[in-house]
Amino acid sequence: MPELPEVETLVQQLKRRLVGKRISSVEVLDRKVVDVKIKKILPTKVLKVWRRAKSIVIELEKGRFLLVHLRMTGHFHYLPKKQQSTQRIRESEKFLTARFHLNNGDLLTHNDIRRFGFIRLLDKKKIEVELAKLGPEPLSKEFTKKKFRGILNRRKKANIKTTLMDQHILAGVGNIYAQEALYHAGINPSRKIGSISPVEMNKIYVQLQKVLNSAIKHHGTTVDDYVHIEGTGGFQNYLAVYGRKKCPKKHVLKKVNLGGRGTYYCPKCQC
DNA sequence: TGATATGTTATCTT
DNA sequence: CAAGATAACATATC
Repeated sequence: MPELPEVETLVQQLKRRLVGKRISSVEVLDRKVVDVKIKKILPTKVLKVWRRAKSIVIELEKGRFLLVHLRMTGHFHYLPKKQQSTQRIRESEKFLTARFHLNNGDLLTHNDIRRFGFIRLLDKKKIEVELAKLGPEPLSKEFTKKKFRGILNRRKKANIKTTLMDQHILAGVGNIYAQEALYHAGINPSRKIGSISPVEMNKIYVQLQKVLNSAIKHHGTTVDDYVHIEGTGGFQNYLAVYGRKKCPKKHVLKKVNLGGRGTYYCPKCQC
């Protein structure tokens, strides 16, 4: 599922392909997912593409922005003009939500099997309001250990794993990387924040950044169905606990349910 | 067939 | 009122 590293990968790839180009027309095939108002502002140039939490922001002309959230099953496909055989186009036809035609003849398509994601058109004020609801970016320079301990302490009675995944507390971490970071930090995911010492919090901070950076380097984790524009991620080969039976030290893992999500941990390495 | 998986949010409970 | 917990959303896969 796309979390911070997966979205970051996609953003880098979209940036290369879209920035400076013009969107000449858009076909909206699923109005629940894609805001049809996009059609009214065409043609428009793509000025910037960036990431905030698990969202993709595409900045257009005249202070307009596309806010894209892939949720679980959102995908982009990019078809350069030369590769637009009927077969390639048909690949993602079934769950297609929109086709973006670029001025150079290239085609960007978006599809979403579960239709949980969205592509919304917002003005500057509205997007600022939306993004302000999110917690700090875990990889930003301003995000210090001290700040991390500060935001955790706002949720003393909640468990650490669910809190790491709460987008209002911390932006971009989901079920995979919360579990991985906690394994490497040696912390049981069920621990209440109130029982976690400052030293342990620092450990989580370090491991969380480490695992996120490493996953970005490997272009994210592909389980089930995440794919970026250039193929699949590679971090699934480095997962310590998520979806596994044994930890790297060959201990048998346990699986519990936290916040309605499956959570793997090693009873020997994490306490 | 029914359980499971997923991110986010609306809504319920404490 | 707030913190925390849970159901709901859609659909494929096992």
